Amino acid sequence: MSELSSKYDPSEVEGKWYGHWMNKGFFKSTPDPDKEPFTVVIPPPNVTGVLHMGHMLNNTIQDILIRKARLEGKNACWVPGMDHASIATEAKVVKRLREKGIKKSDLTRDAFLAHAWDWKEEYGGVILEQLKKLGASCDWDRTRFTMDEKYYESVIDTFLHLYKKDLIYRGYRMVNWDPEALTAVSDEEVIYSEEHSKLFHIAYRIEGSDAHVTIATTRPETILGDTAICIHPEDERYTHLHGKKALVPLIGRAIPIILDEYVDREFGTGCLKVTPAHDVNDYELGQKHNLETIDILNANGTLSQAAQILIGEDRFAARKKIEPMLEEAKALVKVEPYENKIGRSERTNSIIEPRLSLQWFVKMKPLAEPALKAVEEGEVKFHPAKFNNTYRHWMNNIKDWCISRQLWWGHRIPAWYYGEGEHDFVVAKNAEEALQKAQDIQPGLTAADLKQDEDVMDTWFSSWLWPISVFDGFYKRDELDYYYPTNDLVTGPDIIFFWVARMIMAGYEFEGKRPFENVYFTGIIRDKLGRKMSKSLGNSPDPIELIEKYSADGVRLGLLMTAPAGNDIPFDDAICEQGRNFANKIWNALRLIKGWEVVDKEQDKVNSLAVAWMRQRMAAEVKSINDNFGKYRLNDAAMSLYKLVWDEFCSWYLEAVKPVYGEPIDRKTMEDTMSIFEELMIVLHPIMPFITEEVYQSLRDRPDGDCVIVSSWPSEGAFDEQALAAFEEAKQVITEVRSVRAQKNLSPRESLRLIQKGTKGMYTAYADIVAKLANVVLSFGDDDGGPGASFIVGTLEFSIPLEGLIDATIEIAKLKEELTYQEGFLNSVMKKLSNERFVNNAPEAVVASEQKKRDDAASRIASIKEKLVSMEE
RNA sequence: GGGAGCUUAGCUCAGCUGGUUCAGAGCACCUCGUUUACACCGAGGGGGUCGGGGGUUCGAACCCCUCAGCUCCCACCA
Repeated sequence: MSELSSKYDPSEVEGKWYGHWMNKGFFKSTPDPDKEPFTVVIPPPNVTGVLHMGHMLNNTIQDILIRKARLEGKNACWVPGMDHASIATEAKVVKRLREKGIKKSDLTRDAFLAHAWDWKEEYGGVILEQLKKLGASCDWDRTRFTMDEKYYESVIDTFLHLYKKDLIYRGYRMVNWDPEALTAVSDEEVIYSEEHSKLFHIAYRIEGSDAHVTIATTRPETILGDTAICIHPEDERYTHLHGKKALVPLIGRAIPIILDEYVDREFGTGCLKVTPAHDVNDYELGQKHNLETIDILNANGTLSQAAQILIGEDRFAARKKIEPMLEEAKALVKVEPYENKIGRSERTNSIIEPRLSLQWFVKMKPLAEPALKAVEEGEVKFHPAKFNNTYRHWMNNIKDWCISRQLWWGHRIPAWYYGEGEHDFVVAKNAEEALQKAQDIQPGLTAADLKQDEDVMDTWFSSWLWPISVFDGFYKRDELDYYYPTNDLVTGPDIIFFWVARMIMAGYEFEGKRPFENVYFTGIIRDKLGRKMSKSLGNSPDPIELIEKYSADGVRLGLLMTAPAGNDIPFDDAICEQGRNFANKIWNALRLIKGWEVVDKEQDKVNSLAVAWMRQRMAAEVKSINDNFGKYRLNDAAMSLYKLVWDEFCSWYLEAVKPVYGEPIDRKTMEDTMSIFEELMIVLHPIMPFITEEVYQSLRDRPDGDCVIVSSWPSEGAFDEQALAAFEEAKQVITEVRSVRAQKNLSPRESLRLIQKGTKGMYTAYADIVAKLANVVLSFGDDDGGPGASFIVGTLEFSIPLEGLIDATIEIAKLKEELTYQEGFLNSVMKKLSNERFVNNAPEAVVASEQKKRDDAASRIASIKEKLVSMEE
């Protein structure tokens, strides 16, 4: 028969069709005023990135949305690209240079950047190639990079815009300092976790007396930077200390004892050391009480000259060393174990140091207002909606955004300094403009007098422009006016603040419009044990290997079926296996059909009934799929498609129309079956693009360019619920007969008599199909045909005469069991109905349904009893 | 310290504003089956007192209270 293998082999198929789609330009989009746009911008992966399961999931979802839109005749545009990922990339380049024996500090800025670009050209963008393997139908000609020339310019212009509006300022603030990357990072880039540490109780002698005051600290090395001791003004234990001074142990510096209600009398000793240079709260106390600020740390976390002792030691080494020193000085009262939150850098994992420095900030309050409103009023919709709360809370408590980073790889701050003063700078688009502006302030300045700020901007300060700048929106309108606002954004909830919230702010600030309408938050992929996937645990499968093993279609389906929006996904190879098995099932349905010999003959009753039913069934399914897509319940859509193909199409429809072995099929049924199969491939295509194309192409010869990827999504047609219900009843009858066969060990080949008592049921419209699939001869009448098996479907009673094959005592026992159950059921219904309050209060329909239950149960009981009587005779 | 969410079959989850056949699905499991699309299969089947307790109601997995457990987010307590 067929030359097709019994196993589906995706390895060649997937590459073949991806190449074909590319050649045909099916992924390309250009503005077309006659077509509705459907736009998705990819969350740009880091240029250093390698595909992981999270990418796999979220890009699969984007691809599904894009492919469905394309099938619906929309102008689908999925813009891919990459993020320059300032810190991550710079760290990679520095490491690579170090391996070659080159130190960053030995390089000029330009020389370093040259190396960085080399690195980007050589290693960057691996991930985009990997995305092709999973079938991503991005318009690759649009691939953007956040440091492309035009993009770069848009970042600078954005800075100028906000600066002009007084929304960007430069200030001396306490920031989160990463002593390894040697840069400030934003609040969002600090990850806090509970860690074991020690609480040191240290005694400070009171100046001019032998009395002591004891404080508690987790960071004893910072006592060298203390500039006060703070106590609660009403703390009676310490009234005698008011106005006194304390001496810092080891270095003997005298510091004032100040009073502030900030101190928690319950905590520790009720005395607080104040180190304004190294703690955010202490800094504020220092400001309030005009305290001196002594910065005892260098940028790299070692102790500075200002510390007086342990100079040059790393902060952690210093902490270890100062403990015995304090002990020796009899200043160490006690040390106790302690749990506290430690902040670490998201990128380098080094412990963050609060550090005072001059940085650039964006004022967020004015930007947050319209962005918050947009989500509150549903102009931007989150799926699932529970993230609205998280978003609202963050927006209401938003703080200014530190955007300067002490790095070289990124968009350089467009500020030029012409003097030493804190305010001696101009902000301008380029050096020439800067010179002009500077000359307006100080005539006579030359280009040589100007020095550009060394810092670059936070990576997110460029990515927040992504939906606008990928279309060069600040410089030409044609594309942006067509594609913006984009439709859907698919991303993880972990970057809701970093990226999603800021894009919404940027959208309203720079375009006056939302950047996207819907945000689909995926879950986090975990391993079987519920642990996050991580390199160190080695529990993260390589998506490319999974694709090779289970096919891209298989992995896509598997991931999708277990992934309701926002829920974490416990990943197990088994879900990919399920996807692979499904692909194989489809493949074998194709093999079956391809093996049929077609002849010109009348379509029989069974086939015409089956075709009519399947068409109805699909119409119902299309509606349900559209509903589920509309609600972003893609897992439900995937599951119902899975059942539609496997159960309805393969197990019921194909079994119904399948000719007896060796017999041909009529032309009409063949044609109907192929068109049904085609439509199935269309609706399944967004989820499983490759096999659906392969099957679509294999079903018949097609003109060049007739591909499922660019076919049309079926329109929602009317369908007859009654007919569908009737078929469900028919299925039940068939299943009951099969069950009887299984219990009695009767071969499916042996034809049986099936007798139904009384009036015909809904299923009888499909009686011919019942006869074929259950292999029975169906008749009606009160004569049950003698001893045999019996069953009930709904209110219909059936019997299968099995003279000689049946053990009457077993049948009687079964009937008795059924009788007991039915009587119990009737009893509970009667109880309800005899409850006056129920009858009076419940809606009529509910009461009526209970009455029907009662009547049905009563009639079932009557007939069981009747049967028992006749059997026991 | 705040806030949000979760707890339904072995696993992962549905279950829309409380009420159509005594709680559903997929996977896993069990039995039978080498029938000529597919053992990456077919047919059949078992399995849950809806986290515990209390309340509202004619009626609760669904509403209220309470307890327990888990997850996540936010926050400057040494």
